[in-house]
Amino acid sequence: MRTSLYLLATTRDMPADAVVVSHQLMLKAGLIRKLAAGLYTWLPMGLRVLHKVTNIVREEMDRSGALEVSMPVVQPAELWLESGRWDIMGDELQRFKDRHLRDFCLGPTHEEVITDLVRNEYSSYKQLPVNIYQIQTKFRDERRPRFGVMRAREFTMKDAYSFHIDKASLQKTYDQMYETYQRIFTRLGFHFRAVLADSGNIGGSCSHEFHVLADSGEDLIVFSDTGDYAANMEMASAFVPEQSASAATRSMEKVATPDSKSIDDVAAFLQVAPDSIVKTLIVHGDADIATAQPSLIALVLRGDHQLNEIKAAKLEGVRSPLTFATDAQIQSALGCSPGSIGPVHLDIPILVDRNAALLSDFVCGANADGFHLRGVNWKRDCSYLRVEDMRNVVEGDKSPDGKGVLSIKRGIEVGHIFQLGNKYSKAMNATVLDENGRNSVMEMGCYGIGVSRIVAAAIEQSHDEKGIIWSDNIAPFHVAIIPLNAHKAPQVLEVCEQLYKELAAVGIEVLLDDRDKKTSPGVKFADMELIGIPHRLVVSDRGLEAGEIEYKHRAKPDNEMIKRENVVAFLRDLIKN
RNA sequence: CGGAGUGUAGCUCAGCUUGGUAGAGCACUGCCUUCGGGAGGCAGGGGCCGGAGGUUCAAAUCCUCUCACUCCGACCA
Repeated sequence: MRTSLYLLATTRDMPADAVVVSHQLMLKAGLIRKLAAGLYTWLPMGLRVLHKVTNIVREEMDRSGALEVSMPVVQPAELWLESGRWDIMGDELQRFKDRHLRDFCLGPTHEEVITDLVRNEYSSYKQLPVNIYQIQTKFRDERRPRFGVMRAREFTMKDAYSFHIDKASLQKTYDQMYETYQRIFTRLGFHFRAVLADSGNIGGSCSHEFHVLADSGEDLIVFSDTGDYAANMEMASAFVPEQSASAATRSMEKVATPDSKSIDDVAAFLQVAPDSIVKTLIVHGDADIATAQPSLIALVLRGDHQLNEIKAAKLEGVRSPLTFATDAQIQSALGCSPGSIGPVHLDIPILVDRNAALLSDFVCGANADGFHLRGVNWKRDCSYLRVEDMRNVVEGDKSPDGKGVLSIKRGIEVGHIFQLGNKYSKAMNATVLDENGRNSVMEMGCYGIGVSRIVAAAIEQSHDEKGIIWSDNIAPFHVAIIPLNAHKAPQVLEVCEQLYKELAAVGIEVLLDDRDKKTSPGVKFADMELIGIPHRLVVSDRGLEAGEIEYKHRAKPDNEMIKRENVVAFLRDLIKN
């Protein structure tokens, strides 16, 4: 391609409304333009990258034996009513009516459509397992789209769905997809981790997320420094020894703690460490759904720990999704404000975190405003219903497998694989005949990759102050050719044209910067660096006098001179595809 | 959805407090010079000041409403 015939939409000013570097650079380098919140046009330069990523994903999915299809973006409500999600999904599901006033939605995902397809097209266990995928536009009306294509409302996703006669077969395909994802993200040149994940409201049991490590990531991921353990913060668990609390050494006393509401206040006022205080959070139980009476449950954690709301919502008796009691509800039920609650003489079910259960002689709220209790001990002074794991792990916790210490990093979720089980196949009656001739509900797995998000993640992971640095296999072009002093030496352009043709002939994608003479060298260098083309050739009158072309790699500081006749072979050997 | 903020040229922004002929830089067009790191000169084109009401002799500027976008939070396969 020649810049004179292309849309080179680079800008000099930084776009005002972009905060993360990938979003800034995608706008500045002219890869995308915003149409409305969370909606982006992919310009020619950006679309080339998107296609490169798409092709890698497609190649690896095909290699795994998955079958590609293309399903509609617009989906009828009936299928969603059948699965039960029409009513469960919030406003993220964009609903609308057609001219006949029939209900439709824009597909945020395609479990329903694929299950409908497979139940109609597949009838025997002999046809299974099957893994069907598509690379297609999804729409989710995100409450807060942000970070450009990283969290857009409309985006490109690869979604695959597998169907099985039994769980063993599902596990096999799941493992195969795990390997496929490893291959894909390795080919993309990512620093990534697969982590145990919460399966969220999509359902199912086993689930892994694939995260690209980046400081701008929205997720916290936890992993062992020496072992294999890795999990999303939502799921992560620490090793906590199964022992009982030490014996009490002091008696319980009530102390006045005026104006001390937070853990930090109390710790400072009583001169004790936060980890010898417990905090008591009041949440709604699930019982009041039946009785219409607000039932409350107390969750007790060590003062220095944070409640993990995902884990808490899964606890028996706790309403899911988790909701906190209001100040008014606490006041009327417990007779004090939220900052003064403690487990002693607390007349609601108490669930206590594993670490909090190990404390002895601890401090807690006295269930009376302005007072705390110190020297409190479990059993002697108060009791609890159950001990549970309900806190976020912290840096330095022991890994649950006993190997190593946990550390926490930020990650961008680029892939997610689930074992769905029969959630959708059962609700939608997707069955095949088994070897006994009986209807058997299929087991399902689903496997997503955020294709457009990958482009942003790649930039987050590989850029410098000048712009993007693409790896060869997803760069919009492999090589930029910049002619210099073409007005002084006509052979400069001739050589550029020759190189352009010779490189194209061996499958190397070239962007020839043939902008007119007014475009100064600095502009050309800056643009090609901003766009991030990995290899650069500079053809100049000076170099040609020596029969040489200057070569520079985008990520390396120095350039080198290559003999004109060796350039094509040099690049062919260098560029990996 | 709660909190905060911003809407003026294609982009980045000034002007608004204190109402009185709509500006700068970049980008764009033409000519000349320059040409290995975002060149210079001259001459140009381009804006219903987000929208609707109101106040006023007069509104980008003051008031009301509305829409859009951004950030923080909540939320999120």
